[in-house]
Amino acid sequence: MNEVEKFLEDQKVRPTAMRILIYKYMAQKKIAVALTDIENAFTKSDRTTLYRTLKTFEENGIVHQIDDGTGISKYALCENGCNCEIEQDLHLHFHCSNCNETVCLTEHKIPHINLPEGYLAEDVNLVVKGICEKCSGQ
Amino acid sequence: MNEVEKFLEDQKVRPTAMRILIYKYMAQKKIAVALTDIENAFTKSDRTTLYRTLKTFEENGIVHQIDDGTGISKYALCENGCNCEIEQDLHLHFHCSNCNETVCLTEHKIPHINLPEGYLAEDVNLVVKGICEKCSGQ
DNA sequence: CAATAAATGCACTTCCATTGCACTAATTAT
DNA sequence: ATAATTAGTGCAATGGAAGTGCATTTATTG
Ligand SMILES: [Mn+2]
Ligand SMILES: [Mn+2]
Ligand SMILES: [Zn+2]
Ligand SMILES: [Zn+2]
Repeated sequence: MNEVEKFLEDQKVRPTAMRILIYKYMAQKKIAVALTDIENAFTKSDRTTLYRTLKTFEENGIVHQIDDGTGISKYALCENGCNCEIEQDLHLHFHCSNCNETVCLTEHKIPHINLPEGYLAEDVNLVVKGICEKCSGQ
Repeated sequence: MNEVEKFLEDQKVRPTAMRILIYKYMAQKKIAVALTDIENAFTKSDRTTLYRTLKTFEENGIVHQIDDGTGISKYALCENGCNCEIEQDLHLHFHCSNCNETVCLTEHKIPHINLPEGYLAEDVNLVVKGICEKCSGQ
């Protein structure tokens, strides 16, 4: 049993052929992917399967869903040992308005946000839109 | 000519009956509203008109659109003399997972975000999800 | 008053997320 | 090993919200 399979099992996800492929696909990408991206990469499989795979991955802490403001959900693998649910471990996301790519800036944690009296924070989403390194470089 | 009419004209928006009503509706609300909210409040008017009114308002600095992560666009009146476009004037938004309401926290400006070399920020969206003052109070 | 421009209403489209249900593959119990 | 059960997959359909084309009405201007 290879490494990916073992990892999925550790996360309580059965390592089916499709799941292994999707995992590897995401691992090799440096940017966040949309369901449609995966769909285009695996035309043999059905959209529903891919959709539910992402949900399963998300529920088991393998990927996190990213709302980058485009209206299209993106997904990216979680960092090794990341705790996305915990406020202290949330990082910021960057969406490039030129190439339309979204990246995790995992090094850039979301600062603590002060709220007015009576407000309780459960989750924070911080998205910066602009020009990415690749696009500004030329 | 009353105050609302004058204000709309100042913003280069023709003060039609519908626009005045929508403006007053939003002014009296303390929370951000969705197109559907306005639709329900003005069943006599058509969704398209309301939709385009919001766009017109937005283009002329009367309202700002809010992406609170629910997938449904919300709108709120801009503060007097606010400059939503400018990064320094961006405030944070709070979405209550209990009552599902979204509010502008206009006092809480978005802190400056450091980005890696090569990244250029054009816009920042910061949304905190949790329990609002009203809902935590009981 | 006529000509022009702006605003409105209706119908329709698009896009993505999501679900129900049938079918197949894998796991567990007998 | 075979049957029973559970999990995964595929197809078809639905739903919600944003957005557009065009005809009609209303307001503005010459
Ligand atoms: Mn991320
Ligand atoms: Mn606001
Ligand atoms: Zn880019
Ligand atoms: Zn609330």
